[in-house]
Amino acid sequence: MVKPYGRDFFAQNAKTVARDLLGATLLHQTEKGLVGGIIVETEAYTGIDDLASHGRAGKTPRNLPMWEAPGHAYTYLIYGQYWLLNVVCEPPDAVAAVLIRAIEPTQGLDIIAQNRAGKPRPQWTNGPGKLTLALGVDEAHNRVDMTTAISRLWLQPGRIYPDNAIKTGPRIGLGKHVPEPWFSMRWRWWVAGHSDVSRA
DNA sequence: ACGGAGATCTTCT
DNA sequence: GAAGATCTCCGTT
Repeated sequence: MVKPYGRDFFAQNAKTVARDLLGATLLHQTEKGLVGGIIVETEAYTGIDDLASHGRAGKTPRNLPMWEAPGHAYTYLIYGQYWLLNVVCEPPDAVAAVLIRAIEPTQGLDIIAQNRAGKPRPQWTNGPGKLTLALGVDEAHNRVDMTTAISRLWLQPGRIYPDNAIKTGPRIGLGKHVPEPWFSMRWRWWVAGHSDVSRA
């Protein structure tokens, strides 16, 4: 059943969206079939004041999707080889987004296994670059509206995780030169003890 | 299980 | 010209 989150859900504060996306279902209608899973790890990047965010220095050709309406996707290539998937949050021009870092595969397991050929199941989607490989998400999805299934890539309610099942910590992979307090802000959320999170 | 290095190339300074 | 919101492989423990 298709019931995407609407614009108002993503218009909330990025930290709220990051928390509430834990348990949400990420789905992609591919040519081979429907693939997706439950989100178990996210990170918030919050506005032009966040010196760890791509939006920090204003508009550039790459980060332009961050100025789209909430609910749009922002995908970009990192280290020359991996696509990462973000969702734009907060009211227009807030320049905030949530990075989807890990999911628990639930739909189209055969297709996912094919996309992750040779890898053991625990390593199918336990990282931001791995899950895009598993689901076939890439530059084609940059700037698409994730509030409608017409885009073939969308988010919808799935499971509910109570607060006592959630943990927070500093974001991963930030360069050492990212200044405080942003380097240490606990803007990463994950499901405690879940085997598909990238790091405990 | 853990740690280090290479891959690979776009983006912004 | 350097760094990057990462992953995989290969070494050692």
